[in-house]
Amino acid sequence: MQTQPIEETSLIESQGEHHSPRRMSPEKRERQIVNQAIAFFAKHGFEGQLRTLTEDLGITHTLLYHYFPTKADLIERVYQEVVLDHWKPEWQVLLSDEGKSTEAKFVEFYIDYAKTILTHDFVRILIFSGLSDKLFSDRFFKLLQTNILPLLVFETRKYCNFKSDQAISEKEMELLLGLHGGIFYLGIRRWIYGASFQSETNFMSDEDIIKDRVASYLLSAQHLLQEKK
Amino acid sequence: MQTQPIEETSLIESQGEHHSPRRMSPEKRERQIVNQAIAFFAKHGFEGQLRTLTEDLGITHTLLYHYFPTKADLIERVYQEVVLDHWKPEWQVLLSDEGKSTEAKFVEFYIDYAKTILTHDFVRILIFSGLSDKLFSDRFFKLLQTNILPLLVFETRKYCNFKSDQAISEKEMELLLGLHGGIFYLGIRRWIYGASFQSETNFMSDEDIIKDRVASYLLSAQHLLQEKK
DNA sequence: GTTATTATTTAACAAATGCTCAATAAGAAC
DNA sequence: GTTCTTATTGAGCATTTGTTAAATAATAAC
Repeated sequence: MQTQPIEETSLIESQGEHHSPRRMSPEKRERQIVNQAIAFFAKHGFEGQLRTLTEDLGITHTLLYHYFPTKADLIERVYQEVVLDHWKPEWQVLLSDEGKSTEAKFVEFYIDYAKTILTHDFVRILIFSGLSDKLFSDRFFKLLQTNILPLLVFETRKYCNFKSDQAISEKEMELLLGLHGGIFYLGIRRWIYGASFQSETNFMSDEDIIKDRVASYLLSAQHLLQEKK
Repeated sequence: MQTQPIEETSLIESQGEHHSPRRMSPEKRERQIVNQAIAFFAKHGFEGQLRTLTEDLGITHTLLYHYFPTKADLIERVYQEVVLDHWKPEWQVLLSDEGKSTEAKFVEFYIDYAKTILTHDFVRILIFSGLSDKLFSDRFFKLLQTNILPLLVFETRKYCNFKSDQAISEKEMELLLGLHGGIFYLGIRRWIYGASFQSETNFMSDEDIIKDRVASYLLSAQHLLQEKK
C-alpha cells in the first residue's frame, strides 16, 4: 500500500494471503495480521483460535502478541477497522441532496449500502457480534439510527407530500424498517444461510432487486401513511 | 408431562429451571436436560461448554454422558426438537384454504409464523447454525422453500389476477422474500441485535406491523408484477 | 430388610487454548 | 565485518474442555 524504500516482498506474498516467512516491517506485518484476522473472525467467529489464524500467514501464533497484547485487543482492532472502512459519510450528503428525487436517493443509497455493507466479512462480523457481546453491532446501529434512518423517513414524508414537524412515528419507522430489513435479508441469505437459500436462477442483480423494493416501499408509503395522519 | 406413578418432585423443581439434585426418572431428567440445552445453546451458541450448561441444572456435566454419548448428539437432539416443535403443518392447510381471502391468509400465516418462529431460542439457534455447520438452517429452509413460499407466490398471483402456469419467476420470488425478510428482520432486531435496535416507543404490536407489511406487499405486487408479464 | 439396578458423582486424562519469556536470527547502522 | 536492534520462534505454563471409568448412593423388586 505505502511505498516501502527497499523492502521488497515477492508479488505473491504481498497479496497477504499465504505464508510470508521473512522478517517483515512492523507496519506491513501488522496490516497483514489485521487483514487476515478480519477474514478469519468473519469466517469462524471470535472464538476461533489464534493458532489457526496465524497458520495461513505462515507465522507462529506467538508473534501476534508482539503486535496485540491480548486476543481481545486484536478483536477490538478488527471491529474498528471494519466499521471505519465501511461507513461512508457521503451517504448523509447524498440523502440531504436537494437536487435528486426521493426515489433516486433511496435507490442510489441502498445500492451503495448493499455493495458496502452486505459483504461476507461485514455481515458475519455484525451478526457474530450481535450474538455475543454486541460491541460492534451496538455501535453500528447507533450510526444507522442517528445518521441515516431519520433522513430516509424525512425523504419519505417529502415523497408523500406529508408535511409534518412531528417526531417520527413508530408506523413510519416500522414501514422503513420493513424495507431496510428486506434488503439486509439479502446479506443474511447470502452470507449466513449460504447456498441453501439462494434462488436457483440468478438473473436479477442486486440493483434490480433493490429498485423493485424501493418502488414497493414508496408506493405503499403513500397509501399507508396518508390515510392515518 | 406424563403422569408418573409415585415419583413426585416439588413443583418448583418440576419447572425444570434450577437444581434438582434428587435422583430422577430417566425420562424426566432427559426432558430437563434437553430443555436446558435448547435455552443454553440458543444463548451461548454451540461452543458453550457442558459444565456451564449443567450448572443451572444442579447436576454434574458427566451426567450428560449418561444420556447423550457425545456433545454432538445432544446438539443434534436440540436441532430435532427445535424444528419439530416449531413447524406447523397447519400452515399449508391454511394457505390452501379456498374460503379465505389472500390478504387474510397472508396476515394469519405471518402472524402465527412470527409467534412461532420469531422466538429467542429459534431465531438464535437458526442463526448460530447458519454461521457454522448449517445443519439446522439448511433443513429449515428446505421446508420453507418447498412447502410455504410457493403457496404464497400462488396466492399472490391469484390476488393480482395473474393467471399463469409458468414456473415461479425470480421477480416474484424476490418480491415475496422482500416481505419475508422484512418480517424475519423483526426477530433479528429483537433477539440478535437486542435492545440497541428497538424503537423507543412500542405501541405497535407485531400484528399491526405484519398487517401493514402484508398490505404493502400485496399493493406493490399488483403494480410490479402486472406490467411486466 | 436385603438385594439388584442404575442415576449420579468423583477423579482424572488428553487435547486444546490464551498467554509468557527467554533464545534466535534477520536486517540496519556504523 | 561488527554491533545493535527487534522481528520471530520454541518451549512451556495454566486453564479450559470434551470424554472416560470407577465409585457411590438412591430407588425398586423381592
